[in-house]
Amino acid sequence: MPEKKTNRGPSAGPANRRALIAAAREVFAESGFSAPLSAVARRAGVGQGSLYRHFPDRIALAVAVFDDNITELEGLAANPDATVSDLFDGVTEQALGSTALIEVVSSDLGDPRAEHLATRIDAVVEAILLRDKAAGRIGTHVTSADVMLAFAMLAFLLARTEADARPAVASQARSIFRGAFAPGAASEADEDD
Amino acid sequence: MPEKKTNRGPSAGPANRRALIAAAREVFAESGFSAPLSAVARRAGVGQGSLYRHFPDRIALAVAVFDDNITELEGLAANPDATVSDLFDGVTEQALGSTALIEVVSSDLGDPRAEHLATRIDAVVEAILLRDKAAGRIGTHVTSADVMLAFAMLAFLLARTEADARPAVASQARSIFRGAFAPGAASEADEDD
Amino acid sequence: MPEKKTNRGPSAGPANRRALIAAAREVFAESGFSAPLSAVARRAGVGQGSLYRHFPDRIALAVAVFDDNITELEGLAANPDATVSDLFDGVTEQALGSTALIEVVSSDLGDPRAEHLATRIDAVVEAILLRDKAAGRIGTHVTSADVMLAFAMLAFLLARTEADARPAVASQARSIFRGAFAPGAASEADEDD
Amino acid sequence: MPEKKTNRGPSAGPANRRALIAAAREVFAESGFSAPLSAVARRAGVGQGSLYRHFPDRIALAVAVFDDNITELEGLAANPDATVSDLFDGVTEQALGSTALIEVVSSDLGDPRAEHLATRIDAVVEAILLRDKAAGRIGTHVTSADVMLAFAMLAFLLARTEADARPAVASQARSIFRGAFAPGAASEADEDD
DNA sequence: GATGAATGAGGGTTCATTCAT
DNA sequence: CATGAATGAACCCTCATTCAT
Repeated sequence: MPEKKTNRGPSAGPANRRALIAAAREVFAESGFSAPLSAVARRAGVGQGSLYRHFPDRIALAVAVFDDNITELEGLAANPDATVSDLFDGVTEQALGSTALIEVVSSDLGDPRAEHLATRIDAVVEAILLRDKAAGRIGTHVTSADVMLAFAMLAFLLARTEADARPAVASQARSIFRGAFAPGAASEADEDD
Repeated sequence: MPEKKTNRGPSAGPANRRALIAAAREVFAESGFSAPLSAVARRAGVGQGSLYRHFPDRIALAVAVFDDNITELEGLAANPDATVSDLFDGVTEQALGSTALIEVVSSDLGDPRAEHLATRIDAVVEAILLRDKAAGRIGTHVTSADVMLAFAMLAFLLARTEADARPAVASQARSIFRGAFAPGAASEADEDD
Repeated sequence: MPEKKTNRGPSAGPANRRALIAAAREVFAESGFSAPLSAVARRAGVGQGSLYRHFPDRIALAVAVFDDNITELEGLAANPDATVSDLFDGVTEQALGSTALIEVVSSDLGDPRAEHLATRIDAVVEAILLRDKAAGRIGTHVTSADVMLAFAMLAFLLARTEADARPAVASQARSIFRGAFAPGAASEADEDD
Repeated sequence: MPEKKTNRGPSAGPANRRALIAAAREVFAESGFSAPLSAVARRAGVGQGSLYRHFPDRIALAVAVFDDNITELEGLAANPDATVSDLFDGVTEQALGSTALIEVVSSDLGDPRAEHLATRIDAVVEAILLRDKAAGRIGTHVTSADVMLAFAMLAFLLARTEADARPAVASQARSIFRGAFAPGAASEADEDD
């Protein structure tokens, strides 16, 4: 028997890996970040053991999903015409599809693996933000940390919003942030608690 | 021994009830909204059966915790000098102490019991917002829905933030919202996707 | 205050006792013999503690219910015209109303308290059976143990039958036993395992 | 060590399945149909999770046990010399070993899975009954429903009888039914209540 | 004597994780 | 290297039973 069904040999690795990431993106989006991992394996058409081989825990899986998303955003940064507003578009889109991402990068998981990803996003934001400030599209008082925090809030918000309501909620939230980051906006005379 | 531990008799009711709410506030804050209810019972020094008697499910418990918080905010609204900024203070403080609140009022739980609470917050926000607009402290473009959404984002954010980092994160987030809601802020000519 | 609501004084005893027996009869009939005892207390309008004072456990309660039923059957035996068929009627009626009775008298609970009741039924059956045999209404091969066993089977059967189907099932079962106990019926040439 | 205890791997399936059925038969017989399922798992030497994997609920387990029994009875029907009396032997034997069977087929569980089994028994009874009537071993007034009802009563009776007393009780009950089903027996001119 | 809140053990179920095949 | 059955801990919930009032 030159070909077994249950064992694709050494090269199945990458294919399974990718299937798992795709499945995780979908399952997390549908059932939340704490969905059973067995559901991910099932959706990927893969045994649970394989899932664990590739991703020893839930965080590892989420990091992999997130990695994909950041690569997308980095593509955006490479485009000299991209703006912070485009970044919001990208993040919103991603969050609409897979709202669990930020749960990983967010500090509360505190997983060291997430920090690396945070650095990469930061680089993207920093680059685009500089251009936007120079072009007068964004107030000079805005820091990249502000933008990151806005991203996080947007993502958390969408994660806790029913799928139906997400587009409207996303739109409203972005409108608020646009006001906050606009060139003329306040924050000049700010001191806070 | 003037005090036994095992059975306080029928009149312990209110005391246990309050102990459970307090314990829930703490446990939810520490371990998130999906913390084991048994942990709440343990912290309250009460059997699991008693917890169940008082609060037949997790939502009922959360609603009770939340009810307390709203009553506090309503107290704020009664003060004629209170501003939206004070509301943010109140929400921030509460969120710092019991970050699970908004998870209940937020639509994604969709429990009818939460709607009642949402209405009460809305009334508080509406009342204070009107005064702030009249006094020129808040831009006329801001709706109570905007403020509510900001509250939700703030709460979700803090819910996912390590306890140590919360004060700093809260301060930064509030600064963003202050910019967004300031009288001169943009958003006038805005409509979004 | 000559009259409190929560404490009827020393004479409430018998009244509560009777209320509990009546409630138990109903609850057992509706929800089966393993219904929560708290449901019995609730239906009787009595605290759980009172239930336990009067009937320290489930068996004690069931025995009390059964006692009532036997008293009824004893009334039958006192009537010189009563036949075994009337007994079947009585048992069927009782079983239709409170199918849990036999579960107590039946050996599998093995409670000594049940034996006393069994003796009383036995006396009733014995008396009527003698008369029926003399009158040629029942075959001479039939023993009171046979009749008792038939009662038990009838009761167990009805206990496991949906309420809707009980009358039809009872009728069919009784028809079988009538055949078995008829004067000409076999069993003469019997030898069994 | 050629044999470890903790994990037999994917091929253990059928073995565990059979162990669970056997354990269920024993546990149900000893402790009744509502015995803890954990006891079944323990007796089978299997984790609770495995029990659940094979039999998602109590009914599924009971159906599996029952299925075995019916297959045995069907074997009987295949033998051209088999009589209703042999069927009683078979049922008695099975009930002595696993008294919970009929609780499943009995209408009060009303589970669709049980209906299928009821149909199979009915076929067995019908086939043998026809032969017995033709041979004059059973009265023509007896229907297969009567026989089924007798089976049910026998099984319920044994289910509620202490193990020690079962053989004697079974013998007595069968003697009663033999009388009822004998060729000359009454019931011809009968209709009831 | 009566009350009913409190207790806490235990049942069913789910799921992350392991490991023989 | 892939599989998926097996595991067992942990959750929620339900009651029988106790006991301060």
